[in-house]
Amino acid sequence: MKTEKAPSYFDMVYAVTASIPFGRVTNYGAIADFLSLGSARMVGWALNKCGHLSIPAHRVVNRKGELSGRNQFPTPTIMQELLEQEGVEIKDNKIVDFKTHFWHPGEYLKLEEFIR
DNA sequence: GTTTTGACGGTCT
DNA sequence: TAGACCGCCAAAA
Repeated sequence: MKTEKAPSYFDMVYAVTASIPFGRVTNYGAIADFLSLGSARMVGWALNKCGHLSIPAHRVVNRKGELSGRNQFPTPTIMQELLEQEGVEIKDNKIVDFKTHFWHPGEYLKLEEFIR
């Protein structure tokens, strides 16, 4: 039996994404680097699989601040709508002042909390 | 078992 | 400054 088995990056991405504070956004590379996944694609791929879960995946965007995964949502506008409700202004499916709303994973979290 | 795709990022030209 | 290429790891066909 697996007792001390580290959770899959799949589970880590969920934890980090679900830990994004209200009104904040982050990018795939930040999560990938925080979890030491080595590739931002893993994050996007994981979120794609978890697209059916109730996690604030709309707060995760690509490095350019674009709502890349909006197409995976029930509606391509739900992502923008949710972000606007959180006080994040969206322009042409892109986040305005992305770096201003940018949130660094681990800023209030500890990687140890996930790798335990 | 091999090949292609995928909600990306960084570096090079 | 902008555009293009490669690299990362994993899953599905």
